[in-house]
Amino acid sequence: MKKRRVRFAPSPTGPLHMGGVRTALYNFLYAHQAGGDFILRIEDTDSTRFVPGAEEYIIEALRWCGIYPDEGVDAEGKVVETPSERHPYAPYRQSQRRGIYRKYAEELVEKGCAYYAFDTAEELASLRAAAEAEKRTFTYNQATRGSLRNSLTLPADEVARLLEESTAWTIRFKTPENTVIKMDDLIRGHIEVNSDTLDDKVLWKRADELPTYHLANVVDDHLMEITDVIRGEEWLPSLPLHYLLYDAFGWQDSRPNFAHLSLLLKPDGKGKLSKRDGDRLGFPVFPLKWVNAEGEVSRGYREDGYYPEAFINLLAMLGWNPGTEQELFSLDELVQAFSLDRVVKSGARFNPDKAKWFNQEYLRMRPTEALIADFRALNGEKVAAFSDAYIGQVLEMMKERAHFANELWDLTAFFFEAPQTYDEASVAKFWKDEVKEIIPKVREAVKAIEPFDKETIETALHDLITSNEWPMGKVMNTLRLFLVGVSKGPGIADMMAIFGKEETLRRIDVAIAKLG
RNA sequence: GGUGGGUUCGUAUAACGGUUAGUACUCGAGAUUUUCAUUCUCGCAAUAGGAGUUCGAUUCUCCUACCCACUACCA
Repeated sequence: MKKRRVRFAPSPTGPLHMGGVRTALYNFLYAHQAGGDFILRIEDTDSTRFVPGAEEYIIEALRWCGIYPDEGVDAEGKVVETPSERHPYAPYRQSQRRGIYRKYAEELVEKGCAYYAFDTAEELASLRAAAEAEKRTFTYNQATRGSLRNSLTLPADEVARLLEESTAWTIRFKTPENTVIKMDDLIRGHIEVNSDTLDDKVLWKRADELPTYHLANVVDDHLMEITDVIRGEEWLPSLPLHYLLYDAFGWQDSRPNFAHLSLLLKPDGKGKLSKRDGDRLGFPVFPLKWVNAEGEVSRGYREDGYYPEAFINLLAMLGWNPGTEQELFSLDELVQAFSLDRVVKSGARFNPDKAKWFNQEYLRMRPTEALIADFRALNGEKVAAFSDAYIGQVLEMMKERAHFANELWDLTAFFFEAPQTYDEASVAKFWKDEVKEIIPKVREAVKAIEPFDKETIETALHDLITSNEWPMGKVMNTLRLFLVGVSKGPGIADMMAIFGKEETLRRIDVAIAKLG
């Protein structure tokens, strides 16, 4: 059986949106499940929409996610420009392939499947405006092409002259009339469309010597021997054209399978997920931070503290399910479990709460050594003086309280810095005369505890308080207040054991001195 | 407007003609705890509407409504 070759073909017109990452992920999973190749191709045929840095962003984002192309990008994340053993179909950037498309467009003209069109952009714009004024839509198609300026209507010598003199012409597809196009989609099943509802799309533009998406896409998929095309739902309306193009070239036997993914929808209201929703609702819509030409900053999942494993996991579950109740999958497990027939047809509304939950799960599963490294990277100097063993104990105890590693400092600061102030409400509640007399006695008892470990401290404290019939809640909470500065945190004995006897006594003394 | 796609708890989804319509997130209640968190238990909550096919429709067909995409010399 032929090796599966699946491609992701983004356009570098801006940062890759999380929906785009999901498309890339599904392509990657589908390719690898069958032992096939995942190919990255850059579709930069629109010279007017080029955005500096966008291509690098796409490559870096995919690498962060662990989605490495088997073909199309080398180990350094650069687009390959010349063919090699590993990159036989190079180059993979369409702007570098511009030389190959014209002959395919002209082949179609020769076959009578396409024609030269000389209408200027302004002429077409005014035609559209005029139609709109009458509440109609102007369409360049079988009904109108006969009255427009093209090689179908103009005399041959005029066509030859214009081809020579003008640089404004295009090659348009000559959509066949009244033909039912029967298509199959791996996700949506059988679809039929009548060709009369289509328009004569531009295939190639003389002005910049570049093909449009449709031609470049079909030609490159054919040349690169792509077996499966998995792309966003926005392409479904042009699937008939693509089928027609494969037919016109005589490539129907090697036409790839198509699968159209539903869109990611905004968490509330109507419509697809957009950058604005992220700003408005406080979550990233891009994998990585992005700063546009105007200096506008868009936050990224990476910079927000998501683990890439969590990010791809949550993306995978947005529109796909394994058919079991398992929710947590590594990339490798996803490769094993993925299947296009379990991809959901309807649009998936993004849920920021669930996204956080995924990261929390990965934080909990994170090996302590890795978590220590995360913590040190985030907090540098503040924790440099502490040992891995100490930080490890602290994080083991506190990590269940966090969704993100960057929340850990606020949760654990008191393990690294003694409290400077004491929560006023708690002081008022617990620091009563009765307790003021007891605490010094507790301090003396603490001083005598040996060994100073959690169990010993726990029983010693408990026995001391109950045998003296002191109020358990007030005494313990006062102790906590002295150690932490606020009325929350882990068990008293747990903390004391980690602090050590010396630091514990010191904090009690400082608090007594400060509060009087 | 036209063409195509879609529609199960608030959200993501399961149930590929027969279930008390399941699970997760969120939310609520309770238990545990010296506090907070965790954990555990319980709970709230859905088949868009209408016809039809069938002994039986979440599931198949049609209609309506609503949502989405496309309708560029953009991808």
